[in-house]
Formats: sequence, C-alpha cells, structure tokens
Amino acid sequence: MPQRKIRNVKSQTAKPTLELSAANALTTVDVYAHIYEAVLDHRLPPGTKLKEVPLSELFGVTRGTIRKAFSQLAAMKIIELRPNRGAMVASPSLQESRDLFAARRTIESSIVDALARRITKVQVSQLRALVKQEDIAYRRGEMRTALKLSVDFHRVLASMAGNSVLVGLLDQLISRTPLVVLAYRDPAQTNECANRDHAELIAALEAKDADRAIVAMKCHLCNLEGKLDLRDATPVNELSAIFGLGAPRAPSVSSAR
Amino acid sequence: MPQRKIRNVKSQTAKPTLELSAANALTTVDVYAHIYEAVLDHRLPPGTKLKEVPLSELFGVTRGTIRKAFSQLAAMKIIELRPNRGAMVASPSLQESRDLFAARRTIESSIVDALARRITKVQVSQLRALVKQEDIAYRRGEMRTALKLSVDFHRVLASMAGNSVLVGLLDQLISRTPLVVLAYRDPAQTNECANRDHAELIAALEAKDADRAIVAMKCHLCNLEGKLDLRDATPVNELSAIFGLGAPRAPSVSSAR
DNA sequence: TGAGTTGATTTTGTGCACAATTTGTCGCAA
DNA sequence: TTGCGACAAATTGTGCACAAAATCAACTCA
Repeated sequence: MPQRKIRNVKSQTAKPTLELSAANALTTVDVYAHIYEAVLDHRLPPGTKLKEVPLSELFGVTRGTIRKAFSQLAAMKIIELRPNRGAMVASPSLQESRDLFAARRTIESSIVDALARRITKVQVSQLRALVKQEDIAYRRGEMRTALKLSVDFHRVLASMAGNSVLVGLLDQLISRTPLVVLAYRDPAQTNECANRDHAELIAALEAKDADRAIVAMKCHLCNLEGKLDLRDATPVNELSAIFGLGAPRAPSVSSAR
Repeated sequence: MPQRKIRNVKSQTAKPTLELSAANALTTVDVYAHIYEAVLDHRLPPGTKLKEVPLSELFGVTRGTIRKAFSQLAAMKIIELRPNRGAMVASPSLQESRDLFAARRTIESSIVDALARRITKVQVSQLRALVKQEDIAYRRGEMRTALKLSVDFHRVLASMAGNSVLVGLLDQLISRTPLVVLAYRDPAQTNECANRDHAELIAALEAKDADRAIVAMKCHLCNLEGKLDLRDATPVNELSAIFGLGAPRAPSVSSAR
C-alpha cells in the first residue's frame, strides 16, 4: 500500500556537491522492505530497539526517510512506535497471535466462499502454477522464496475473490502473520504442510464446493496456529550484520559507534 | 566543541514571530480529527483538494503536522495521497462501497457470532444504555451525536467480542463507512432504522441466539447498503467557513501571550 | 551501602529554507 | 483558430539545524 515509486530523474546537472551515494539512493519503500524482511528473517527479533541515526547512516538516507518508513511499519503493526521513546520491533502476545489467526479464518473463509462460486478454469490453473513454484522452492531448500510464494498464494486468492476491501484488510493480517509465526516456531516445518493444504484448497475450489473450501482454509490456518509454541530469541544488535550491508558511507568509520 | 549552554529556553534565538507555547497548540491528532469530522459532515465533499499551506495556516500548525495527519488519513482511506500532487478527499466508487459493506457483513457477523456465546448481562445493559442515548439524540434531532453513538455501538460490540485484531480491522471499516454512506444518501433516514436494528440485535444477543444475531447484523448492514443512491455533492472550497474557524493567519491568538 | 537527585549525553521531535515537480498561462507559428 | 512549447507561479518534497525529551551515570546525603 505504501507505493511511492519516484525519484529517478537525474537527467539534469549531476550535482557535484557531495552526495556520492546518489547511485543507489534508497527510498522509503526500500527501507520499509529491508526492515520488514529483516524482521521476518528473525534478524531483528521482537523487542529490538530501532534507532533512527544508525539506520539512516546504514542505509545512506536521511532520518526523515527512516521516520516515514517507521510510521508505515507501525501502521502495519510490524513495529511499535512510542512517543519520544523510539521504535521497536513489535512483540505480539500469544493472545494477539490467536486473535490474528481467528481474524484470518473469518476473512479467508469469506474469501474462499465467494471465490468458490466464481472461480474460472484459468484461475485454477494460475493457482496450481503458484503451488507448483512453491513446491519447487521447498524441494530446493529455498525457504525464503517458498515462504514468499506461500504468502502470495493467499494474496492471489483474495484478489481473485473480487472484494478490494477484503484484500486490503487481509494484506495487513498477512503482513503480521510471519512476525507472529516466526516468533513462536521454526518456519521450515510449517511450509511443507502449507503446500499440501494449498493443493487441497484448490481441489475444493475447482469443484466449486464452497463448504469444502471453507473447511480446507480453516483447517490450513488452524494447522499453522496449532503449531505455535514459545521459543527463545537471541537478540542481535549489530545493524550492519543484520542487514548484510557494508559500511554505509566511509569505510574507515565502520566502527559504528 | 559544541559546548552550547542548553537548558536555556527560547532566549538565544529570539523567535519574534509569536508562536510561543500557545495554550491552543494543535497536534497531529487534532488536525486529523478536524479534517475527519469535516469529511463526515460533508463540509469537505469527496474530491476536494487539500492544500498543505492553507491548512497549516488555518490550524496554526506547521506543514509537517498537516503532512503527518495526511498520511494517517490516507492510511485510513479517508483521503487519497498522490505523489507530488497533493491530497484530496477520497471518492469511493460504488463498487468500493459495496465491497466495504460486504467486508463489514463478514467481520461483524463473526463478531456477533462470538459475542452471542459469551455476552454477560452487564454487557447487555451497557448496549441497551447506548441505544437509549442514541434514541434520545435522534428525538432531539441531534443527528451528529446520534450518528456518533450509532457508530460507537458497533465499536463497543466489537470490543466486547474480545478479538483485538478484529476490533482494529473493523475500526478501519467503520471509519470509512460514513464517507461512503454520506456520499450517496441523506443520513437522517438511516439513523432511525439503525436504532431499531440495534434493538433487535441486542435482543438476539441476550437470548444467546448466535444465528439470529448474525441475521440481525446482516440485515442491519444490508438496510444501510440498500439505501445507497447516487447524489450530487456541491463542492465547497472556503476552508475557513468549512472548519468554522476565524481568520487563518493570526487572529486573536495573540491574546494568549 | 543504598536511594534519590542532579547534570550530561544520547535520541527523538520540529520548524525552516531550499529544491524539485507540477500546473497554469502566454506567446508564437502553422 | 488551434496546437505546441516555454516560461512563470504555485505546490509538494527533502535535508538540515536546532529544541525538547529521555536515558544514563555519577555524586551526595542519609
């Protein structure tokens, strides 16, 4: 939703005034994506304090950019923003996790219910293709890709159902889900199950059996939720390592203090 | 080297331009509320361009405050924010309106379903009290208050159901609903119906009859949606009149010195 | 020895000035 | 008269510097 693709017209004079990092000028959406990915990958465990200045230096952007990314991340409940006290990675409670899954069951049941009545053969094929890619990624051990595809499956499902408002709401829930899931369990095991569940769901949709599709979806989400379990998380605070970036500006200043 | 003697408030750089710690210093949330209310009251019809400078002068805040309020309003879909082209009041399409109501039916059905099983006598009383206030407001012709109470009813219902995530989602939908409704019809008529619907819903909840409550809720929402009809809206652009504030620049604010 | 307080440092918040983009208008030519 | 282009005005976007708040540390006093 925060879509701002601009800032790429460097046709005029090439600004000789410093600003060497203009080549890879990151925007708000880039920062948003980097932080989001880092959260999903557990590189930034829940509770981690996110300071503006270190991040701005790391990404080579101004504090304002970081700040805007923060507010968007906070809107998605990925991070928590406390006045005058900075930002930290959200630590969803177990209760919140359960509520999140309950909300997804409600919305996604409604989605597959509607979709079962209107789905076309072409759409079935598209979904099958998606699941196939998902499966391939699993077999290759590319868990990051697989997780992403698994999430995309739900997004595509929603958009096929044709209710743009529900798509928007589900998108928020989907964004928060990995934070909740990864906070409590190992992602590797879930994905395989997800893959099988997705196949069953498609079969139900193809048969235009709404009730069966709803059951399949609820079952799928319950499978995910049922595996929630408390785990410990080791806090890491070295941003450069977390984001896999080198020294932001001057290499010799990489002491980062 | 920067051994600046801090702790000295506004003595170094003498800000000659009023400003001072005015008693009525508006914050981001105030601006948000003002604009939101103005949109709901039809003082800012859909499509109205919202310029930063006039608004900042009107409210006596900086452009940054306006900008922050804008981004929050945009997150709620109250306004639309286009890069380099400013903000305008959202103009939800008829399709989007229908999707919105469909989404509310989904979520609120789930809410009353859950609530029917867990509602207490105290909660029933609270809901009845709310509806009574609502009714009183209607009879007095205080439509603004009545609409607010009517909206609150749904919020309270959601929070009673106990799913915080669904509360958050529904809050977004509720915020957008008036924009959609008021864009297409006269608010006076709806409210009376809403009042009766609310009473029926409470009765169903009190009887712990989930199915009946769901039907009542869906019926209630369908009543609202069924009355949608295209209407014209007269654009008004005089901000001072719209917001009911005096001169934009520096009115009697100087008296606060 | 410990708790409370005071001062300094770090971190966040905000206003302002300038830059970039868009929009409106006027002139010129076909 | 109309279409196109360039210039000018208005509006939004952004970086920077300063202000306020909070955190941290040391020190005093009981």
